[in-house]
Amino acid sequence: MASRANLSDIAKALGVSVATVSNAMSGKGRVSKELGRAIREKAKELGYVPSLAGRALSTGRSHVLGLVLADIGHPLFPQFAQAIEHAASEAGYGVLIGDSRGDIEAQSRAINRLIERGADGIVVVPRHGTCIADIGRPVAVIDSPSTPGNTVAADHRNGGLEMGRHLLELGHRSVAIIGLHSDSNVQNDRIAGIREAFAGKGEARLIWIGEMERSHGSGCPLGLVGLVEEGVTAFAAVSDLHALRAITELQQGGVSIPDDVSVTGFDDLIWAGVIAPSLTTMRMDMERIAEIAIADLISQIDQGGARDASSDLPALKGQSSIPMELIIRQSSGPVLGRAAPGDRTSVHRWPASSSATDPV
Amino acid sequence: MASRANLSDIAKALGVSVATVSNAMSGKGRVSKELGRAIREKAKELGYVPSLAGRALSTGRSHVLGLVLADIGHPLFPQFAQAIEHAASEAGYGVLIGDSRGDIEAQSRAINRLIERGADGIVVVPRHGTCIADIGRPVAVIDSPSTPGNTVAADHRNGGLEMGRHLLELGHRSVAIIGLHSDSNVQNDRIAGIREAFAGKGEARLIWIGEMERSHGSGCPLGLVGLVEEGVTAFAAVSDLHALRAITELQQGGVSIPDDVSVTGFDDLIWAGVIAPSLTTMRMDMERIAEIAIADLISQIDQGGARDASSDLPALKGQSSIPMELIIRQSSGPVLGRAAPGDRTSVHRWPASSSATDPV
DNA sequence: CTGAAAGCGCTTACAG
DNA sequence: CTGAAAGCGCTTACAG
Repeated sequence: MASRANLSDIAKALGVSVATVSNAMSGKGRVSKELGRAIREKAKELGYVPSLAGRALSTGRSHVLGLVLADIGHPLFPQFAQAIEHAASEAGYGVLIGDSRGDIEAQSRAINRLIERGADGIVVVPRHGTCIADIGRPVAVIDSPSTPGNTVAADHRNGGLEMGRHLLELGHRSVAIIGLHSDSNVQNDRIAGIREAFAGKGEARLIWIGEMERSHGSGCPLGLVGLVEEGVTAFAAVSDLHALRAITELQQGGVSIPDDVSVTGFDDLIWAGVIAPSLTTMRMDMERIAEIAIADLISQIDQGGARDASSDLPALKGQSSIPMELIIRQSSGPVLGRAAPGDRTSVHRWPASSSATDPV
Repeated sequence: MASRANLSDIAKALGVSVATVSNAMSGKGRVSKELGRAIREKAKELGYVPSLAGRALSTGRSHVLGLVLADIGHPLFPQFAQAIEHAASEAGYGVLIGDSRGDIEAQSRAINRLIERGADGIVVVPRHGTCIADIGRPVAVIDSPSTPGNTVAADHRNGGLEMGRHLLELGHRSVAIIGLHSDSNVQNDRIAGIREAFAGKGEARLIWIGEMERSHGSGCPLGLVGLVEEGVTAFAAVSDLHALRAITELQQGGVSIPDDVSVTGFDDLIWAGVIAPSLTTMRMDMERIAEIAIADLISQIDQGGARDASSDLPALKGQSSIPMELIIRQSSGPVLGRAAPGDRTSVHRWPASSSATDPV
């Protein structure tokens, strides 16, 4: 088998010009129906696969997008990657990954590497506490609606609000919110939402894990059992990772969930449905977020270059804040376990199984 | 600012030919020292960034690799992605991601898409129960040393052996191994290793979660507490995901870890160091695996095309099976808690903190 | 509706 | 050591 067929092979085989073949394949220039059909047939017959390199060189578009996360080791990366890959792929784009391993300045280097590699645009999920400078190339930022320059994001604040309301409805009046970094817009929005829900209706205190670890060492106990003794009946973590830490610390300390206290998380990370009790959490609509990010990016690309303030996509107006979905599982129940047996919330609105998720 | 400078701009600015500029930049053709220096200087001055598209078109190499996992939603994906991205990037290659969402036949489609996108080669972590057909392009398979066609993998069997020995040393004589899919080579190797360790020294029974879920529904309790009553003192899961499920189910059932039983996992997934008690696990050397996979791939690419049986890389001979690292944390302790206080193993050989891993 | 021609930016023999 | 020329595969005005 010779090397891959190209336009010229098709043209020769049919005695037409490559321009016509190109037109027929792209459907751009006018080509007669019959010729078009014949060309496409011959193309298929020869197993023609267009050369992206050739196309890229002549059009100046690589049809490749970059995806940059501060740290692709983060458990949320799979969700982003999957959604972005899917949306990009639907739109005819490939996705190149970039990693900065959590390092702040490596973030810009990662972005630049992808640009040098010819990415037409970049989707970036910035590290907490950073924002993205103009890189002279289309960018879609996924961070938080409250972040300046944000393109699209989940409505974290409203997610927090709903989570807070969920806990209030269960009868909780004293919640401890568990956060990690106080410079994270996402976390702050979630926390603000939870607090807003509790305002005037109960007490909400806040624990920053990051600070505790700074003074007590990393991996230190969070002292949650003590809080329970002080009357806290619910723990609302801003990430399932911290919720998991809370659940296991409480269980280890002999606190029963959800009989004694409720625990909730955010993000519906992989283990949320797998642990016992399964974890009530709040999920981003990644598909939708990815779709919008990609659509925005492509629109910028098609307009040729960085988007200026005036060229916002009308279609995206007011849509940059995507509702989150509350997923109620077993870890949150009526306060103090006074509910009748069988009354405990255990709605599985999301498959609670590990069997679908273990490919290797 | 005009569009990016190219070789021709540099050539013009210096009154030399583009061929010479190209030679100087690539260091290939002979170019006088002074001219070379002048050219590189001018290139820097003009902010020259080579066009990958142009290079790709003329050399037929895109310098892009594809990374295909059956399901990039899997919690192991971040480790793979990070390591592969790093190794590839060091070697001057970009990484395009492909996803088949766990679907078997979508796996080949994902591979083909990446090839059509021009990937010079593909790293694939195949879904359990599948193998990779010849795709007429360099491939590096990361699965299990026992998989035919495997390029590089962790030594899962020996990992299992060491894990089994670890439990034996702690005094355990009755272990329940927790697996998911019986058609996974990786899992079978790990299980075989654990069993080998226990052979003649204790009892090892085997639980397949997949089968339990098929008959009792997904997310069903695994009945681990019952096993404890039957005398099982250790649970060795073949993945941290299942270990987590075991830990929480046991804790919820009032079984104390590691006082009553030990639990161990595999893969050192993100939560292993975060939960309480932190999880003893067995980690793959992803950096090394990625390095070898990438080196093999590039060597195949440089030899131009699919690797035939005779052209094995001498450097890689016998290195395709990479040792795993046992990470002892709190979840595994001396059997029956008979140890003196303070005698409990709680060596943190791996940072047990969530604070480094929450970028958003 | 169809085709000849130029050009995208680079590399690579081949001359000089 | 240096350069003129052809070519990688495609697209895009522009003629016909």
